[in-house]
Amino acid sequence: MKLTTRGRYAVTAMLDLAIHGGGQPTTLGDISRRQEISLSYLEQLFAKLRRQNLVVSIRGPGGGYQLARGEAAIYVAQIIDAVDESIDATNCQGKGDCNHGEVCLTHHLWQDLSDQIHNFLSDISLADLVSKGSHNGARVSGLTDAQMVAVRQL
Amino acid sequence: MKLTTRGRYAVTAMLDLAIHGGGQPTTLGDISRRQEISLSYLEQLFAKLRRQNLVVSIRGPGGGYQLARGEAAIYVAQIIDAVDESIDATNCQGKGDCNHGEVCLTHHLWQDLSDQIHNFLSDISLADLVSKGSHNGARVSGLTDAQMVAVRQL
DNA sequence: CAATTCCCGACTAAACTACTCAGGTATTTC
DNA sequence: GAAATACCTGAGTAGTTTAGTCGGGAATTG
Repeated sequence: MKLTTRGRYAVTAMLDLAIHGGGQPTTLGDISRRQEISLSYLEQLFAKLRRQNLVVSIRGPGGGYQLARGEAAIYVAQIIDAVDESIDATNCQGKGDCNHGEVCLTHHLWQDLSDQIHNFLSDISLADLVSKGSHNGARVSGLTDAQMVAVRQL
Repeated sequence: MKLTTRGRYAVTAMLDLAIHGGGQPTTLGDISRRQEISLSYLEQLFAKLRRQNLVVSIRGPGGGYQLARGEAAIYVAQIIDAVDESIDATNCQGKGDCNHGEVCLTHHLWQDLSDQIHNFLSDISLADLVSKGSHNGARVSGLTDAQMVAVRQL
């Protein structure tokens, strides 16, 4: 499990799709404009998302992308896994010098920790995030600029 | 919150310190040999860990590094924060075009998610990981109560 | 003293990020 | 069927990060 800006872009784009989709295909151009992500970069990300069957594409005018299934069935971990090659957690996978326990111990512990983070993100669906957004929605948009900054710094 | 190989190196090194320390200072050379991380790279990481008061250093022969406090009081999130500059989660912090809610929504949701991951890692101490290694047990492999709370907060 | 070990800054190859560019191909509408 | 839309693909690229080297210090011990 790796967590970088690229994963953030992917999750952001998928959230945009969940929020603005509503049964209709959404254009990458629209997402690009709304989220301020370059179109070509989005195309690269969505190529991966499509290969992992997280979105479906519809070509031609009126086309675009749709979530491949309900927002409740798409999890943050899947999105991040789709666009980020996972970290190689061990330096010594097949090597014999790790057999005697000591050296490999911490590698193994990190692997476990990484798995826990993955499990954590596997329990959070797009629907969870969207409902959280709409739940706070009115309140958030009513905040002053200073309050928005304060919220972000939390 | 960012999660890269550099954070893994730091957590690995701190785990090595927790496991092999036992009251005595541990040399970076020892960690370097055991964990197969270059000495100079370790020096850079430990400079940051020391600045964040996660370790203390002892110079001269017989010197080395020790955990600045008990393993139960050092959390994974602190280690990662110490060595990784945090991601700038928003593209549009002070800009006016985010006032109308729509554009900033997903940024805000990502921020929340990032906070949740941070909370998650803030509940896992070095002692948790070490005890997991020695007990090899199911006790820590499940979520703790605090982690369950973090999950439910979404 | 000499050995050990932390400390510090400059430098670097390789990888990655985010992006542009330059073309395609499928589909719909007029 | 021509034009417009929008997905699709691959190549290239400036800037940053990663993980490391190198060369020299400074403090401590025996």
